[in-house]
Amino acid sequence: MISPSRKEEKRALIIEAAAKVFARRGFSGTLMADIAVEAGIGKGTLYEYFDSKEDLFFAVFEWFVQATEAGAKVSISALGGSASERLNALSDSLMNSWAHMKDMYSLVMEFWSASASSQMRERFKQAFKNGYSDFRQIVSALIREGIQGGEFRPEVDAESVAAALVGAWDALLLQAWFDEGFDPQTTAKRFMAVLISGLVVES
Amino acid sequence: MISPSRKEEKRALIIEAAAKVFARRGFSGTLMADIAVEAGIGKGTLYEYFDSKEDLFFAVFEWFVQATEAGAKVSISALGGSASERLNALSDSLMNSWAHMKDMYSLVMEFWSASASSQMRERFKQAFKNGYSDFRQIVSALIREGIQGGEFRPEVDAESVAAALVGAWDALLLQAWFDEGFDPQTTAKRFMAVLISGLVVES
Amino acid sequence: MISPSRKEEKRALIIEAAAKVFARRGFSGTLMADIAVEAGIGKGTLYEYFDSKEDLFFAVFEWFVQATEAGAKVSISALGGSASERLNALSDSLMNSWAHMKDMYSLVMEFWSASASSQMRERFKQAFKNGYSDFRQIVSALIREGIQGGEFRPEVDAESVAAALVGAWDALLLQAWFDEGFDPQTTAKRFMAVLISGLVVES
Amino acid sequence: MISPSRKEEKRALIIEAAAKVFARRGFSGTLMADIAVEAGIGKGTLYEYFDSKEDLFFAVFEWFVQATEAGAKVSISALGGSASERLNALSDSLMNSWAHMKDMYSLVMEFWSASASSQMRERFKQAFKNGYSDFRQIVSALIREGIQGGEFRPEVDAESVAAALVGAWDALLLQAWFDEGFDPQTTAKRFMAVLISGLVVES
DNA sequence: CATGAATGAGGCTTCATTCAT
DNA sequence: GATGAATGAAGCCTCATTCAT
Repeated sequence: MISPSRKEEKRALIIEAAAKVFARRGFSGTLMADIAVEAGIGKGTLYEYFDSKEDLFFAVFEWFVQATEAGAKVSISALGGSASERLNALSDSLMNSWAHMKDMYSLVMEFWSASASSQMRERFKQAFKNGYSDFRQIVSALIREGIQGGEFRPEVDAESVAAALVGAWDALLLQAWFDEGFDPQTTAKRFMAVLISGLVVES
Repeated sequence: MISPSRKEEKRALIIEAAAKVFARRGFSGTLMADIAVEAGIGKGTLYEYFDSKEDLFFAVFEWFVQATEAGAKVSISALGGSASERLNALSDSLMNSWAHMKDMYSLVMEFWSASASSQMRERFKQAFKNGYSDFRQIVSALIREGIQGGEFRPEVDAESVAAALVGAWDALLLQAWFDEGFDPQTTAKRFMAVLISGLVVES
Repeated sequence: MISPSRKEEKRALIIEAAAKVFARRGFSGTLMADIAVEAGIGKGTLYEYFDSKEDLFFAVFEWFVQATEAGAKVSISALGGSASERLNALSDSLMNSWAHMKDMYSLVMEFWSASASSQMRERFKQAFKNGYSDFRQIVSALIREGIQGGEFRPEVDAESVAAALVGAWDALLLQAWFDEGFDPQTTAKRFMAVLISGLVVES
Repeated sequence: MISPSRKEEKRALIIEAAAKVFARRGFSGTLMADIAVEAGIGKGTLYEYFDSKEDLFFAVFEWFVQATEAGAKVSISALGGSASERLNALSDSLMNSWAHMKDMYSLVMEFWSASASSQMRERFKQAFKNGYSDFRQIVSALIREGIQGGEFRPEVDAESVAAALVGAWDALLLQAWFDEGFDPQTTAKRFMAVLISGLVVES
């Protein structure tokens, strides 16, 4: 019997191959045969690891979420300094990951689309809800710390700012996706300057 | 020959029927037959008005963009007062349209998805780029007016704030889509309070 | 819209084409494509008339049962004379139909097989049960008439004789199917002579 | 090297496992994997003992025929008394074996079906022909003995009666297969009474 | 000898599109 | 102009068989 770890490796191999193809062609445009070729294995082998195309797609989704979350957690745990500095650092970290994510960003849109209409709808919707919610928690916690530390104004609604901020980051990447000439890093930096000056107590 | 106006009417009828079905089932999940049924016409008739499923989908997209833009322009033209008041009013207007858009929001995701991977990719991508760009122009113009009027701080980068703000609005609606319990109106209001206090010159 | 009767005709056309192919190759060995070719239509057209291969197979079964029953009923209604004569006539009629049925007899075995194991199992099993039961009724009624008319011995159990007789006829055809040299007509005649002499009251 | 007898044992083990699965699911519905599981061995191992699925199926057929014949021969050799008594005893013995055969009877139908259409067609057809022929020989010999002993009427055609009788027995089991409520033992007994009174010389 | 992971030919079914009515 | 019956290319998935371990 194949060792569990080798099985896991191959599963990961397939997921990454599938991610590439799904990113290139979308869910509907992707053929299982293409994925098999990309992964360098036989078509039937895919079905040893995943029950169906949708299953594989969802596995790619989970892998993607995990990878993204891992990246975000690394940047957050590495943060130090004042709340403002930490917010800025998080923003920079996210926007800088754009270069690496670019090729994969169309995947996100496929996931959104899947959450809107496919049979898989609920699975995806729930996952997105949780993902956004988790991320909002992290950011609102940061903001609340700033308030409690006397750095941010007490009347600020941390939840609302966090929700909008998380959304703004997401949508800046979306705009960069549509528009080659759009620079999310600089845009984010300049936006953060304004937002933070709205957060901090007036000197 | 059918009169051109009757032809236009029927075209519009089909587009609205198609929009409903695409919103419900997504692009791939939608059958031309379903659209014909929803429109109350024969399947073959669709091809009298549109060359292909993709064509029809793009027509739905154009219709949707037009309708949305029309709505936005109405709200903007109706704005009066200070730059802060006008920004807040625009935000409210957008968030309030959520109730009406809810059923159709999944269409937006289908459009995103189409922009990412279908053959139609470039058509959509360009349209989204233009849409975001147009909207950013409008908002940044508002902000610039605020700066020129001495209401907003001169060091504010209007373009960057506009881009992030447009994105934040979009993404708040997205979060509302994923999460029934999420209230984009209130969230936007509270966020705008912070952002605007970051924009205005310190008293 | 196509007229209902033309639709019915085409359905019948497909069923007869399918019957030929199923008889030649069995259920598993038959490709939908083969049936389409045999029927002189496109593969997709089959699915306008039948939901699935199994559905079509069951339709062939129903058609076959109906045709067989119709044949049997004709012979029975045409019967006259004493109970013995009528039983003999029925036997002859059934065995004579062998020549026409030969090509189709393998269908019967496919039906048996389907009743034994496929997903369609219960549908077929029930139909066979009913078919045998109906036929036993007819034959046992004939025998009972013979008893009541004083032609057959009163202690005869009409039901049991009918069941065995129906089975014997069936199995004679089966043996003819396996063995080219086996002559079911003559065999049946000579067997009937013995059986009837066992039925009639001793002179 | 494994000892020949151990090899034979394992072969038998596989055949019995396969028989169970084939009986449950039919030939097409049976997966080689299912058989391997039922036999408690690896899928690949099946191919150490049989060249193909069809091969294994035919091996099951041969095993089944052998087992059935063995049973029949035992009952026949144990017969004593008058020809009538021996016929009745044979009938009883066959019908009584029903309880044990029930689970396996669907196998017979799979064999019939295979004889009608598979690639294996001729192998099966020949085997069935021989099987029926052998059994007819045995029964017709019994009947001829009855005639020669003066117990049965001389004008009886032993061959024809044997063919029909063998068929009737077979078909009674078939009817019992389709119809849970059908009792082949009693039915056969009552039928035999009539048939034998048609065979015996009038007192 | 035994295994089961890997394979890919093959088949059912779907559905956008066409075209005769 | 409108229709919907007919089509067949295309794709997901199955599963008997192989072969490296």
